Amino acid sequence: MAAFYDLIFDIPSDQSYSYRVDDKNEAAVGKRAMVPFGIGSRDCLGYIIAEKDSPPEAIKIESIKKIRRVVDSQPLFDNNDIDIAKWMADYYLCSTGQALSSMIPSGRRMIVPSIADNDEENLNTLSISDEQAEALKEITSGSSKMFYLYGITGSGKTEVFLRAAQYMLNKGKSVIYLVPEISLTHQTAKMIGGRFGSLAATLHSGMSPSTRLSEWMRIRKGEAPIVVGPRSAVFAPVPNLGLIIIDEEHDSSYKSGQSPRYNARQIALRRCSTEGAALVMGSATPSAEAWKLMNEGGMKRLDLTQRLSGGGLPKIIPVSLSKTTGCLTKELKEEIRITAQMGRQTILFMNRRGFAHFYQCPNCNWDLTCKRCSVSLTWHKSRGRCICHYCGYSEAPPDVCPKCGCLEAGYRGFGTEMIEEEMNKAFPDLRLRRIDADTAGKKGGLEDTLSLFKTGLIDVLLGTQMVAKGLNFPGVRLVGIVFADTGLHLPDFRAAERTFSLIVQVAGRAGRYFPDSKVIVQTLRMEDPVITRSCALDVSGFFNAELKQRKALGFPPYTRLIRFVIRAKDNKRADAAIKRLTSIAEPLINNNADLLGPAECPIGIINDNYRRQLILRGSSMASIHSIAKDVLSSYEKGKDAKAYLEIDVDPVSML
DNA sequence: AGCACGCCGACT
DNA sequence: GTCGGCGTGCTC
Repeated sequence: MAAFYDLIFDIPSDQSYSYRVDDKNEAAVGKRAMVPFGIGSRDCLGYIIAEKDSPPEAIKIESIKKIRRVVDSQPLFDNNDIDIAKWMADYYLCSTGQALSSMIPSGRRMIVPSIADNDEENLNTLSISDEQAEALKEITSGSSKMFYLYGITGSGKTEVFLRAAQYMLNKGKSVIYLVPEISLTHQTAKMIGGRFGSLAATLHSGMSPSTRLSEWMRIRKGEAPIVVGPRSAVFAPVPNLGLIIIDEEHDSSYKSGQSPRYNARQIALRRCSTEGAALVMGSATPSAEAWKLMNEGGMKRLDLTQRLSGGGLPKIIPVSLSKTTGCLTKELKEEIRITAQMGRQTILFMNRRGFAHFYQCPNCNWDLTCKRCSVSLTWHKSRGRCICHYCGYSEAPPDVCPKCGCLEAGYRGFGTEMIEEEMNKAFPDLRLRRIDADTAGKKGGLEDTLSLFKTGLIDVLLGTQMVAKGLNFPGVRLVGIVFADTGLHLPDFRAAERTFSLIVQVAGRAGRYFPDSKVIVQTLRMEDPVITRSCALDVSGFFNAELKQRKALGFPPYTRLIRFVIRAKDNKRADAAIKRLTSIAEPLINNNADLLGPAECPIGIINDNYRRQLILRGSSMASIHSIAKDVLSSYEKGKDAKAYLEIDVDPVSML
């Protein structure tokens, strides 16, 4: 039995540290342990990554400390997981300990998870369409290892995913089924539970750490060969991986928002190639990266063109907002009225909170922004305050413009509350419910509203992002996108792509079951190709133009980016730090790379932190990766006090 | 990261 | 004189 163990920690340093144990030894590779570490030898949690019979020679034997307590009774991770962590550390420029820490659940005690009551294994003998059968045949033929299931909402992607999963399970292999965060996990987990019973495990984000841990252990033991979950489920320790499915591949929640900022798509790609598994992604609106890859033959595209369940494509009608004072055009109101007369339902969709609904003086253009975060404050009428959606700061709005004294200053905006008010005025008889981050937080808010809507006790559902995804209500006839341009103004090279896919996705939810549904897209930019092409559901037209543009401007997927963000409470410190960072990076630039910036981040201040960015751009990841590593190691040598550097490899949001 | 050690300026 | 800022280095 080994007497010495190497541990790593969730700290920026990549070094491992040796510890010893006495006879009653529970330590093992893959377990976590509390050990004295650092000055003062306080107890820290470490990950045991190697065992040794003899002590390391480089260090004095008497300075080797004892493991205080082994946390886990069974190993949480194995050498394969350590390999993934090492690869992640290298790719995302963090330490192996930080990578490992983001991979594995953090629970302490194991509890028995309440497995959903799905014992009836529904083998589903329903027939599938020719297209579905063809796609399934391709996937199971093993001719290729990477597939993209491209098809509109309702074309039966899920059924193909499930059958491909079934095929792998039959062959004794495991499957990971990734879904975007929030609402979709539940729904998909339920369906998969229904089909695969206790063979399925779920790892959703709302689970307590201890429940996650016990699901994790069940997966490791091979008791649950099919795993459903969001981003982090890509690390599920399934034995004998056969297939990873990425549903709604374009969704930005596959990219982690915290360090290490990994992309589950990237991890999936790597796992599939090292573990010999197949990868199947799917969406009605692929990401630009995926679109390019499948057009160049790097990935096999499988088309699903027909809508099942009788629904046709909805009529998508762009309507100009420019001659409307409020936020509801004549056309939209008329359709709402008709829909209500038919006894059907309406969804009003408001994309992106906060950006659309701001205080502005019509005379001098003075606007009300957060003093800490520099973004526009959102007016919340019910609370009578303007609120910052980054830090929560709020203030009462001024009666007159503080700059020019103009009395007309007010809210030209399209917030959900304003729409709610206008709707109540125009349609006092209709039962309206609003869903947004405010109402969803309250107990029963979201679930309650959705079930009321489903049973037809609500006529109009009004909401933000949350209503866009995963909702398919048969009673819906009309979807109104209140202000489609919102996202187009964002200073992000993916703004067009996001807006396009949002409109197409929202439209896809409509008319899933009935042929007479309509989508009204309200906009101030009737001629904008993003609007016209999304309303025509012209995906290839959009991407042809968009990719041409990206190529011309030198943006992904034609280049790769690594983004450095400096944040500091003090503006001068932030400046000094970004200056030093830039002076380190500049001499390292070569023919295959360049720098964008340094500049203030588009959201210049978040939570009292001043933010600066420097973007390293190159023709390939390899070309900028080595530069970034050199930049990082030089930068770390002379630290700027109270200035923090964050690195984002393949950034998805540039705000 | 987190913390102590050690070195310079400006304050009771 | 010393309090405190922050640069430097280390953690088995």
